[in-house]
Amino acid sequence: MTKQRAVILEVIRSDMCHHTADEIFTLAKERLPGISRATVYNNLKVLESEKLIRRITGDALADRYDNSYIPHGHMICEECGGVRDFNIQNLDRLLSDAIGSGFNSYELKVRYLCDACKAREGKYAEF
Amino acid sequence: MTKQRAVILEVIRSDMCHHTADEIFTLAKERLPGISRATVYNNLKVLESEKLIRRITGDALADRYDNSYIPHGHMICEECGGVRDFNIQNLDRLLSDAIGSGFNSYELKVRYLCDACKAREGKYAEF
DNA sequence: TAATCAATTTAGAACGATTCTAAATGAGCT
DNA sequence: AGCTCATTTAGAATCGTTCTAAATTGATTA
Repeated sequence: MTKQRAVILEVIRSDMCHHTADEIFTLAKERLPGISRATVYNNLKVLESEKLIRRITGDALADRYDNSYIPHGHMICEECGGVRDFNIQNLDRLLSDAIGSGFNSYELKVRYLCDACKAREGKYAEF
Repeated sequence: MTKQRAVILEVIRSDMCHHTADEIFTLAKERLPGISRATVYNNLKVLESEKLIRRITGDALADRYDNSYIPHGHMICEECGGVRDFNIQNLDRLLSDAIGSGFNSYELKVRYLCDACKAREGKYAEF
């Protein structure tokens, strides 16, 4: 556990956001100005292989990283792009029953309209 | 519906695979040798906005395209990368109950080991 | 302390998927 | 035919990520 790796892990754990690699790079740079982008990418891989974080793919252009390795759902607002966690009871069991013994893990993303955007809906819709 | 768009749609519908944009480009080129990569990307967007196909993100480097717009699960083998469809009964309802009225659609990916790879497991592991 | 060795970091080049741009084409109208 | 507007084309540009090779670090042993 190098100091670079520790800082990267702290950045990911410091709030509930799901940061992109680039955001993590910027935040880590505030604490270790010399840190390199490659170090961030290297360590994100290492940290995921150690099951300390989980990569979330396909929300947008860039992958994001979750401070928990345990699979759970992500709700992505179609309007503002915000990401929130959610859980479906027993989804793990439901899936492993459906898939069989080869089951390993899952990734569940829901596209929705968050309350804030719903409240705003139509207000700025013209022009 | 131009002839390029028709060919692209046919390619996607012609088998049960989940092709990448590049594979679709290659297959379309067999029938329309002059077709351009940009045309493929443009039309994939148009076809998705018309709800004729669905983009699947994050399986690997490149996105893939599904010949059905209706959400369903994708099982991705961790060994060979093969993609198969599957369904969880009532998952739509389960999710819309959990999310509320803002619910729109979902994407569910399961990482697993397919039967063929399971059978082969260990056989070539020790070279 | 000095020498060694492996793992890690660094900077920047390279890569690959996708998007953008501007000119050419084509289909549908008058 | 002439006009218009959407679509196509080729290739450049962009962006996230990976790769490479040299430099640095830390631990281990002499």
